[in-house]
Amino acid sequence: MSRATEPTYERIYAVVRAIPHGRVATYGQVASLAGLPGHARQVGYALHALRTDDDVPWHRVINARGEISRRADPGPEGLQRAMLEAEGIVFDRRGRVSLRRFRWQA
DNA sequence: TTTATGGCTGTCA
DNA sequence: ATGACAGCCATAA
Repeated sequence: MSRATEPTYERIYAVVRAIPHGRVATYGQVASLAGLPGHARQVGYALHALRTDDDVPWHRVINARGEISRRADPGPEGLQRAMLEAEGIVFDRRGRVSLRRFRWQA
């Protein structure tokens, strides 16, 4: 469990797991909630290193603009949107989410 | 050990 | 509204 040096990723995963169904959070938000303010990028890395079979709803984490960030592999990019829509998240014509409505408020 | 790399974010033009 | 710039810092090699 808690080692002296707790992995940063674990904290991030814990926060992401706490995101309710049908809600989204930004990278920066997750970082802050994980006790790592300013590490938004690391959150992205943590999710990137995440495995598909883990129980972490990585698809509920989007960037501050309310969009799905473009990453190296275009595959999961579309999948993420599909998964969010399946949870009731609505994307506008430009592929953006209304953070004002769907942002998770801890 | 050092170096390079970013699923980001905020500010400015 | 969009586009460019710099800053943040853990992980991987």
